[in-house]
Amino acid sequence: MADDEINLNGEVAATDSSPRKRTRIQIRNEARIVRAALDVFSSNGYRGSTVDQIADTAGMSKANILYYFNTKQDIYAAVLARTLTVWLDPLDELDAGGDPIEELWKYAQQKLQLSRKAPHASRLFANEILQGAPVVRPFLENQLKALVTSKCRIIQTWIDEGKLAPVAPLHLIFLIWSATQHYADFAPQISALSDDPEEMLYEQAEQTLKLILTRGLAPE
Amino acid sequence: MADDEINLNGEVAATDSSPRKRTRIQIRNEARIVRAALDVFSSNGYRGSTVDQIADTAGMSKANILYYFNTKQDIYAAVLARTLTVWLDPLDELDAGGDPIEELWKYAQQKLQLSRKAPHASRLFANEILQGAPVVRPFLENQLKALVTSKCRIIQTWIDEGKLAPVAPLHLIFLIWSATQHYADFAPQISALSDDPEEMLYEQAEQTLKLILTRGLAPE
DNA sequence: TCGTATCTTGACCACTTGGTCAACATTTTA
DNA sequence: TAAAATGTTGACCAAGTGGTCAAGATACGA
Repeated sequence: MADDEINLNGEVAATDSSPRKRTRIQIRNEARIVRAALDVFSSNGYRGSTVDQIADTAGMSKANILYYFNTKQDIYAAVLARTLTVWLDPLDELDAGGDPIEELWKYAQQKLQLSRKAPHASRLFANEILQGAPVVRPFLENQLKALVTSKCRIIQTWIDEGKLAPVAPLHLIFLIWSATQHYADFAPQISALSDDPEEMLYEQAEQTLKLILTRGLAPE
Repeated sequence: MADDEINLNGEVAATDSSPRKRTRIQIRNEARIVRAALDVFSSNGYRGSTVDQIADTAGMSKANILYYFNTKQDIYAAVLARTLTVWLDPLDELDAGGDPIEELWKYAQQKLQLSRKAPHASRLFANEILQGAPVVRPFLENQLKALVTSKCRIIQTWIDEGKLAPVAPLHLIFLIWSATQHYADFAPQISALSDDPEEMLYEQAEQTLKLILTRGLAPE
């Protein structure tokens, strides 16, 4: 119950105004821990993960882990912080000057590739949101909302100019997010339903998504 | 680690060949427990939930809960079993005789409504898959795969007859699943990004999804 | 090379949690 | 109504978990 109050900024602040500069060993070990923690958290969720698991995965003792990050929550916040930007970056590139459908498809394509190459990040994020977004909610409400709102304005402009079918911009973004992240988040289900190798799976996913999006978004 | 080996059939078998018939109290309490457990499991995941929480939610003592279900895993399996059918039923209605786009949209619409009215079920399922589908994997590989395969065949026929855009049937289903379940599974993110009331949200979601699907799936 | 700061860990603790059990309460059956 | 079956629970236990700490190991600047 008290697990809910975690703050993303604890870690961020440390990189900013840390009084003493970070040792070589410190940098190496913190990176190692965060990498291991991403593995563990993304496949077990926050509560399902133990510091011991992270320690094992990272190849160090539990006590040593807790030397670099005071609490389990701190580790979690650090992993989330370092993952969020990578995960949400592509949206930033959506260019008001480009061809609408091309731009949107490019974005969807990038997200699909990210789903394939960084499924851990996707699952970490999915787990966090599913549990009510206790840690990232402030981030969602501030930075992400600002970004999404500005991109929605671009999409709306495209629609107003008749370059795009009259969809609700926000829900178009949701559609792209869900359709692409699905391949990372629901991987066990997907592999249970298909015998095709990953290669072919993503190829077909891309073709289908491209066809539906480009046709579905065409104006008139 | 040993949590992974749970079996969905434990509960199912009990309803079949139970040696002694079920008492009134038994039926009432088991239903009460399952209802409470759906609440708890869907919002905390399996490992994040405690039997105590379920007991509190159900309004009975922990010991009494463990009297009706021997283990936490049994409760989980029971909840999952009773939720799965409801969650996956609509696909069964996809009719080879109907109009392809109409049928597919009807299915998507039903899933979207289910997402709204039974978000707990969606999140329970999402949690389970995210953790690697330890319990439902056999179900996915057998019953669900059979159902999905047969429906894919229908969709492929529609495509071959030129009544539908040439998409990969399986991935079309994935798209419908992801786009609709997204509204239940990622609710915190959605409400963080939109100020609109639920009512309007689902209205816009439906319109956008309908537009993109009907246009995107139109043949030629 | 020496002394200081940083790093590492086994042992330990408090607390949570799944599950048991004996004793007691209620319902059902004859 | 009395015995048998079923239902209910507080007290308890063992295992697992997050986190502490003192003591030792290692790196590093002068």
